[in-house]
Amino acid sequence: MLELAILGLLQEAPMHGYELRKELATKLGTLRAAISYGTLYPTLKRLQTSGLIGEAGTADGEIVPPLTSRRGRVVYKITAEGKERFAELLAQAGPETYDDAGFGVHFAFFARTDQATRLRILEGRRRRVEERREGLRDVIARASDRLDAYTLELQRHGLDACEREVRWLEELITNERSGRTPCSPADPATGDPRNTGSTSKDRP
Amino acid sequence: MLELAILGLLQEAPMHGYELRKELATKLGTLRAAISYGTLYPTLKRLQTSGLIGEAGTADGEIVPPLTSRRGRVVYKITAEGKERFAELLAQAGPETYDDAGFGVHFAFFARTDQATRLRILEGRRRRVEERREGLRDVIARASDRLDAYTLELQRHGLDACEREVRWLEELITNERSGRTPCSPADPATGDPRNTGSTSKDRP
DNA sequence: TCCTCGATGTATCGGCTCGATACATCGCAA
DNA sequence: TTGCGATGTATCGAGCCGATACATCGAGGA
Repeated sequence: MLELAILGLLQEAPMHGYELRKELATKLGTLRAAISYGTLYPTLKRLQTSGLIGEAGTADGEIVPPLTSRRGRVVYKITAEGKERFAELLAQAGPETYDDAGFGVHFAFFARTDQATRLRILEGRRRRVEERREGLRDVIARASDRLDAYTLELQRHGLDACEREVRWLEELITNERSGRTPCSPADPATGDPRNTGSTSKDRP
Repeated sequence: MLELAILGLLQEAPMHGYELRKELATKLGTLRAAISYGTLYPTLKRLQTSGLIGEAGTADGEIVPPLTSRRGRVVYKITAEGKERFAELLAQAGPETYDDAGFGVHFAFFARTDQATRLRILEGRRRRVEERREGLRDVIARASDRLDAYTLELQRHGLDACEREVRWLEELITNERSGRTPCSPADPATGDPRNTGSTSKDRP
């Protein structure tokens, strides 16, 4: 999942590790407080080894062995294979696409995919959250006399969050279906969000 | 975190692995879809090795070496040290106490701790969520022209969830302070939740 | 009687991720 | 010049997950 996020950011601009970490925080906001270095650097190394990213300044796909740790920071850029892999990951339909982390990352890069894929992912996520919701309803209905009040309150709060997310997803799906998509479906970032048909209330 | 959850459940009754998994699901509901076996069994082994749990039928604290894998299931029970450790973990105030998973588990076992601890944990969690909320507000206010509409929508949805959780926590804190605590603060489960002063709306 | 099948149940493996930690460099101010 | 905080790369141990293997048990049918 982190692979996808890194490839997505490097698709927008070359970056070094530290920068990547900060951009990741503003792009994914809610999903993870801040990405850990113990995750970031091994992932970068993995991506470089498999040829999906390279150091800025080298030809596409080339791997530069000892130059890596010259002095100071190392700037990475995405390679051609990296772009392919990114598109592939972004459009995939596995179960991990629909859990909290997976969906969040996919959603954050929705501007880089097409409407059909967006719809598929939104609907998959909705199904997932609905399942969770049903599970919680079952527990509340069937085990409420066996659980103490705090546990029950936790379930209710979870149920509330599920119901709210389903409503949010449904608004997004409706917008998507009616063509009110906020971004160009093409590859390059348009930088012109315009009206999004936002579903959140404005804050005072 | 899982340690705490397992000790908590075994405090209520002896159980074997599979059962533990199911009870965990109904107790933690929202927090984790279902606990993985790759997590559960190593954790059980770890707990047994450190003497916090033992196999049912053995004296408190004794460790039985080869009996483990006789045939069929292995029933575990908590030991005296395990109970101590549980109380310790439940009342602890580290940073991991306030993240999503940590807070959830602590909250699920609120009925087994005292009011002062509950209040401390609720307030710590509130602070944590408020920080996240401020971070999101910053991003939305300062980087909104740099982010595409989908990313922005993700931030708004996250912000909304934060604000809602803060309100929920504040209701719980108010209830707690005014002594409207739904459960007996004592050790044994009272099994009499009564009116909880619940903050969630009733469902139809 | 025997045989299969699904539910129950224990266990391990590889891989991702985290938190803590170490260390090196740079710019700036006392 | 010395020191110090921000920047930046990197590693380590351990927790947790998904997939997988395998063993047992009860029920139902040929």
